[in-house]
Amino acid sequence: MDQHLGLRERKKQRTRETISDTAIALFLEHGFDPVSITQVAEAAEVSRRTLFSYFPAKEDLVVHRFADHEDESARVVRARPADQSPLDALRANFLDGLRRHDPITGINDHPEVIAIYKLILDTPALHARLVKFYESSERALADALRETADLPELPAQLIAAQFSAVQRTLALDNFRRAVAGTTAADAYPDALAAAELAFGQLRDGLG
Amino acid sequence: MDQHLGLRERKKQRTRETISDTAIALFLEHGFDPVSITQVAEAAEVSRRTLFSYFPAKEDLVVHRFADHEDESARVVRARPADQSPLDALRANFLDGLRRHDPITGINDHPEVIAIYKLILDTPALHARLVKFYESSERALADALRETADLPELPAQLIAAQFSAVQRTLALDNFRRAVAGTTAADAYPDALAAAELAFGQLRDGLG
DNA sequence: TGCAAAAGTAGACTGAGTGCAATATAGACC
DNA sequence: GGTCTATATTGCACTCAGTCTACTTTTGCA
Repeated sequence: MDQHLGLRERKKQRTRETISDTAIALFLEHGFDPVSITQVAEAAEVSRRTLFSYFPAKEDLVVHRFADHEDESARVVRARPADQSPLDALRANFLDGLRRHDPITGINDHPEVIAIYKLILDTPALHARLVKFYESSERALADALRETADLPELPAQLIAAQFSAVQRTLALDNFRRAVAGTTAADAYPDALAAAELAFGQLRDGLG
Repeated sequence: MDQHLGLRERKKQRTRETISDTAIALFLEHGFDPVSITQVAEAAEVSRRTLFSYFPAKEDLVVHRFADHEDESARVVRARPADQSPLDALRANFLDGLRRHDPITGINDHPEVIAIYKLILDTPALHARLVKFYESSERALADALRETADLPELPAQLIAAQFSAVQRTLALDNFRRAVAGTTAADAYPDALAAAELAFGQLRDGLG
């Protein structure tokens, strides 16, 4: 990734990491709300103003890792083989994420990742920020569906909304299990079955 | 409703209305963000502190009308006849809302209601608040499904999430048409067809 | 080495939301 | 009527997130 970004870029990258890591450590120790931006800035040894130039809002200090996946679903739909339906492509990508223990699926064993899950589940503001991420992702997906599957506006939006709802519900369910102490290996079969169920419902309906 | 609530209660009711109406009028004239809580309080002739005792957050000055419907879906599922599936009950209730021009469906002709739609669509903070409302509604619905349809946790959550996604998508689509100037009578057939399509997809699947 | 661009800093400012202590008022009871 | 209590309302000071501006430092490159 960052083989040759120049000193400036590498330093920025490191500063960004430092700020986020420092923030998460503080939030884990004292909770999200009680820790102020000023405290985070002091602990990370940057000015408040600099902190805000890296992370536009306090919530982003925690959730930015997820925000990076904002366009993933849209990309997957655009990049799918010609003979694959959008829903199959999305399903395959989600199952692949589970298999790879992608943090975004909620199946993961890294203590820091689990700590972030816990923080999100325990903090309404962070939960809200995560929902906002799913919303952006949904909007991008709807656009991709309109363009590549030649769907009218509303049907594209409906499909995107339903997929997004399923993805969010599955991930948050996995978050809860991980926070409760279930290891990724133990949670995986259940998570897989849940995903199969959910995508089955999407394809074949609830009736 | 308020036949005999005592002077105190009636006065509170009136104050609440006055504050909200004043706020919406100001927001419509100048936009949501540029108008401060202090300005609203002054215009409504109450103290800032009193305003916050009626509405816990600035966004609620606009969205509280929707927040009142927070438990509607859950109620509908609990009150359904024994021979009706949850999804049928929810579908019937939504279609009934369209027919009644219930503001929450986005099919409505009152200028003030349409103005609120516009405000919500134009203001990210209000849109976010509306999404939060759908989330609470979804959680309540999931509980109702667990309890009355005897579903396990995750399936109940999945159904609630999918219904909620559909309901939100349909309503926002109707909001957009209303704001664009389509009358309720003109929008109704399309909205009805869209709802039938969406609930059909929910029942029979996207595949 | 020198210089322009980018990154970082300091500090004042706005505006939402809260805590607290003092005042006003509705309604019940005598 | 008058008095008492619970509840509404108020003013004021406070915290904290996020922004603006003007200034300094660092970096990459010539």
